Amino acid sequence: MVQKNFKCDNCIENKDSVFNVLTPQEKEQLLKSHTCTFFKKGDIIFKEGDRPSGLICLSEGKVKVFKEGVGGREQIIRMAKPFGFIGYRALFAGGNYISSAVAIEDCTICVVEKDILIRLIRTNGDLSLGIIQAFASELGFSNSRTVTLTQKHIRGRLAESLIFLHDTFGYEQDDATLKVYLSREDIANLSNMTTSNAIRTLSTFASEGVISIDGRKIKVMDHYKLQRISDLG
Amino acid sequence: MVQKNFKCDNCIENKDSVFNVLTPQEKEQLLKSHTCTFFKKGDIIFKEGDRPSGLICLSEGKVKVFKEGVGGREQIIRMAKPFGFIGYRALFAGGNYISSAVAIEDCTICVVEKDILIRLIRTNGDLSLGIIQAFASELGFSNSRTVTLTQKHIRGRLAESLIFLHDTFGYEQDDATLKVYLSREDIANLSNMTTSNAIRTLSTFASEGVISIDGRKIKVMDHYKLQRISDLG
DNA sequence: TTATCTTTGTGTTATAAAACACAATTACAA
DNA sequence: TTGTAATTGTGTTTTATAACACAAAGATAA
Repeated sequence: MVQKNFKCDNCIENKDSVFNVLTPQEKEQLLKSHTCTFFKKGDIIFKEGDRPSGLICLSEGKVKVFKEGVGGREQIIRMAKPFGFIGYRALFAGGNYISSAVAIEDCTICVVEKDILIRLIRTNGDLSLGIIQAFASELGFSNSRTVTLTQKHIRGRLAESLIFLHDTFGYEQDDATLKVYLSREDIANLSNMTTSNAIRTLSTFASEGVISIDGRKIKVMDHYKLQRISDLG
Repeated sequence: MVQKNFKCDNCIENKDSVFNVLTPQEKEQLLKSHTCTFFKKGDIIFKEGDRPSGLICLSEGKVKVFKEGVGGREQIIRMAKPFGFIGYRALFAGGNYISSAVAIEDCTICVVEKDILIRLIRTNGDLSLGIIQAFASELGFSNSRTVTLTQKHIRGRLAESLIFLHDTFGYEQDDATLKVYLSREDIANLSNMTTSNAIRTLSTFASEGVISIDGRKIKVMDHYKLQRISDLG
């Protein structure tokens, strides 16, 4: 974890940012009160029980957010890419983190001080509404996941995860290869299954021509079929 | 669904309300712009796909909020009692409802117009923060549920549900009987299991002296043991 | 370069929980 | 009040998936 003293303006200035509604002066406050840090692949950014210090924005790299369940079994509940936020739930709920975040690629994150953020929310109604809307979407996602992870069968769960990975990270230039390279274990932890079953089911999908696999590179060959497997459950 | 033209001030004025931070004038606006409605036990308050018209507050009765999953199988994701809100996620996310709400007792609900609410959020920072905090808590709950419903075994899931019912609705005067009377099917749909298994496992708990059952009346005899079953998974 | 650890892959066994089938009871409506 | 439907309860069978065991390939470090 190396401190860097550059400004990663993108976290605040990118076109999809909730901070777009801020005035130039307000943005300036944020830019002044943020710190940037570098994390190596595999590093823990925060873990269950830690106290949140501020709003974390991912400037570079990818992150998995997970909870540990029965017997330490890991369930991935979110994945983040630039310029998404992580750990904001605990920040606003007031307590400590109830999930952990680990870099799945080398990452740069920047942290905005909590006090500054709260002050901005209090004074800028549009920012408030943006944050409320973000939470509402995230809650909808979480509720949907609860149902599909409990009700769908292995094939449906894995298919849904692959679609989720596409929705989140998109494809490479070939318009087919998922732009994220996860271990089979991570794919399993995302899909609520054992690593063996993730491996096995990925192989089955490949033999059915739905995807093709080359190490951690997953190519979606038949998006429609994948969607159908996901929908069937 | 009978229209009633009384004012159910409690939704806005009760001591735990997020609206407590409003000025008297702001409260007056809310009171003027709300409508109250009566629902019989079993009535649908809203269902998946409906468009939210305003913020729904439960003034009397109890409500289950659920999603339909694979093959129409119902998963209860929330339960509400006075003076809790329901359906606010869709309201703020902007789309239609992705869950349904059904009265499990005769209910009175009041609805605050969306526009008024948005206007208040825009101008009152403390209200914004209160709503953001409510969302953050709810999201934490949902994430935790995802993990326990997928990872815990039947006994653990049922035990957790009973504890949840206690946390939400409390005990009767005897300090042991759950203050909510659900069908075995609802208990099953809350705990992600079949009705048969809910019935069976409740019986087992009773024979172990953890609870005692009399129809839909569930008495918690050994709260510590119940917590242990839940924790073990 | 070799040794060690991690990840991937595959076959087999064990088991938790669903699915099914059918009483018995209770609620409800005609 | 009698018939019908819904709910509760229990035993049996089936099945999806975890658990286990081990081999092969790759990555990592000494």
